[in-house]
Amino acid sequence: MVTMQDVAERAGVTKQTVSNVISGRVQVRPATAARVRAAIDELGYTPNLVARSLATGTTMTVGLFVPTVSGAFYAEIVEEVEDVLQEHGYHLLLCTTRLDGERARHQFAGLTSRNVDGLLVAGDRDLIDHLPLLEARFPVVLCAWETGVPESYPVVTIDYERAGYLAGRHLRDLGHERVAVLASPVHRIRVDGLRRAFAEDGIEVPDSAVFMADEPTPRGGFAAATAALTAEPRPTALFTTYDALALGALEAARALGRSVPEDLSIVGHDDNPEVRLTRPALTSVSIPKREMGRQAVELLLREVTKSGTPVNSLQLLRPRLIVRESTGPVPPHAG
Amino acid sequence: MVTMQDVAERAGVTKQTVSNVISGRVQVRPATAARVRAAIDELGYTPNLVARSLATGTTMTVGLFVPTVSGAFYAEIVEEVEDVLQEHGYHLLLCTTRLDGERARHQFAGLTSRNVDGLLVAGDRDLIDHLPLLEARFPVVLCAWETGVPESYPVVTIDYERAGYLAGRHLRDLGHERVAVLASPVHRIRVDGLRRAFAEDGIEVPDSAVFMADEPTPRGGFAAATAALTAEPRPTALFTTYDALALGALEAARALGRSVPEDLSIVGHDDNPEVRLTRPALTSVSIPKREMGRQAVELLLREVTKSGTPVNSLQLLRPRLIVRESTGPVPPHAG
DNA sequence: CTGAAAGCGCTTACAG
DNA sequence: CTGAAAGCGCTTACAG
Repeated sequence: MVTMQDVAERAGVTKQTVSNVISGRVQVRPATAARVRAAIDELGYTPNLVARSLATGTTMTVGLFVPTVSGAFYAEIVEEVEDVLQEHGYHLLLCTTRLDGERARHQFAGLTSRNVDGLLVAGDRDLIDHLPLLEARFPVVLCAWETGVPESYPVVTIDYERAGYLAGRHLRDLGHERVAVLASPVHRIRVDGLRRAFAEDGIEVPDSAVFMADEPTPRGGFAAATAALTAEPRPTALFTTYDALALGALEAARALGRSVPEDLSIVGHDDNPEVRLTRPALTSVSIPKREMGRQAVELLLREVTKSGTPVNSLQLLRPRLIVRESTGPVPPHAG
Repeated sequence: MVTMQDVAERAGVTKQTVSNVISGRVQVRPATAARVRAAIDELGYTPNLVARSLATGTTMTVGLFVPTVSGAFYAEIVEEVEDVLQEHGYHLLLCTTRLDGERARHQFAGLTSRNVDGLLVAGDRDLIDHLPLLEARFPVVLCAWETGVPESYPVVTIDYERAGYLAGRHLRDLGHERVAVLASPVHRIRVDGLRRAFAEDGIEVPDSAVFMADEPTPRGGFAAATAALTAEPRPTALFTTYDALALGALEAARALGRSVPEDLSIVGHDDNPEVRLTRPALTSVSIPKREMGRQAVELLLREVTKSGTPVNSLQLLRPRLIVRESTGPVPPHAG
């Protein structure tokens, strides 16, 4: 392995001078610099970043916590984060927590020992309380938070209330009055948004119209939808707080002989790639995941480099409704 | 930040002794060790891994190259690799190449400067020639390789020829004689396997029965399937070299009024989670991705720690056919 | 079993 | 503009 010292000898200078031409922070006579650069090329020198890290106390490395990387949601965030990091010369230490607190603690300790320059935590609401984040020796930014947003850290997330509102507004505009919701308990905010849209027209969405899925899969959606569609009063529309449930709901509707969107409208949430393939194609609320990831790292990097003001902010990105084929006017006889 | 020196002073020893009790590689008198451990706890000392790395030349870090992390295939590999790494106390530096050679080169240089202990390259066949892997200062292991498997590195991959064979054997057992293939050019081996199964019964699958998809999506599959299903002789079965194409093929069959599996059998490849949701549910070749990832890192780690013999091996994991609803006996009139 | 010394490869003031 | 010195926090032989 060729070191800075080797380059220095070859160029007939000391290693401090080599360091200076590399960093560019100190003026070096052009002729000397050229000699140094030539030596670097000839020797194929590449700086040892761990030595540099020890000297500077900065590792050019940031950690990213995500619950998982399976599924379009977090996968896209990871890629976006990596892109931004790469643009700035940083590397990504990926930690998937799998919702396992012990594992996350262990990972957190590892990142600390490794002196990461910053940490981004995406959507691990269940874990955050277990992490000794307060003792972190580096900036922390949160993203993809929905409920229980901590106030001690900058957060970049989605306006989930508005997401639900958009779904509700759309259904109201189509004339629907009786809506049922298929939800996960953690998606309370999205349901609140839907309720607000209906409330604007004086229609209440009772708790009895909210059905919890017992597993976050199409199967869970099938069961919840079956319950919802056979309850009284019969809903003419369904909002699911994430797409997987909507997939199951489509099946349930088919099984019950209710055609979509003629007899029943369905709105999903997340707009995952697969929902474009369903029959009928699913109307869904799209959330700007990539933008969210990008903003979050950029904020983190700003803190890391201290070039920006370290304001503790909450940033909400706006979702957007993508209307496809699974929603239509309320059936006339259902008024 | 508390250092080893601080611990030493607190315990009334020198830092070398602290180092000894932490590493456990040198005997320390129990009483002394206890004092040191107490000091560590009281001070909340945690070793600085970058300093250790500089001293030892090892970073307890491995790099992983994947083309992308979107899609079940690589996502699962990433998670499995991270799991194994974590079990062994290593951290994961993730690099998604996005099939961009320039980007990959840059990433590779970064990993080198960062002194990773090893590198795992998953499925980036197009990039490998562009990487100065030969100059790598660390062990390299390849996984998920299909064609053009380099001989200079250990490889852990799937027996893709067998995957195609399993699909072919299944279709033959159902009596199909006229099969069409929807493929990507890089999946030649899978097609070879299918051909072998048909050849066993004296049936040739001509090149004219192989249709290339021009994009790796259901849309691409739709177009290719439409071409295949309207060509003469009419195929009674379709094999797609990856599931996304099969999704499009199902649509195409529907559009052409051919019911699956009564008029047409379809076999996919990869057995991605979403294919369980199609109607009819897709028969597909399942490949042990997680096991592949696990074996590959374990092999890499063995090389890194030099505890195993550094044999250059090619390891092939066996795929498995998952029969669902999209395949059935050849229609009687098509014999 | 414990301490004194040197070194890993770099950077950062500080003199000249 | 360039060189000599010290130091980042650890580990590794090597004496005692």
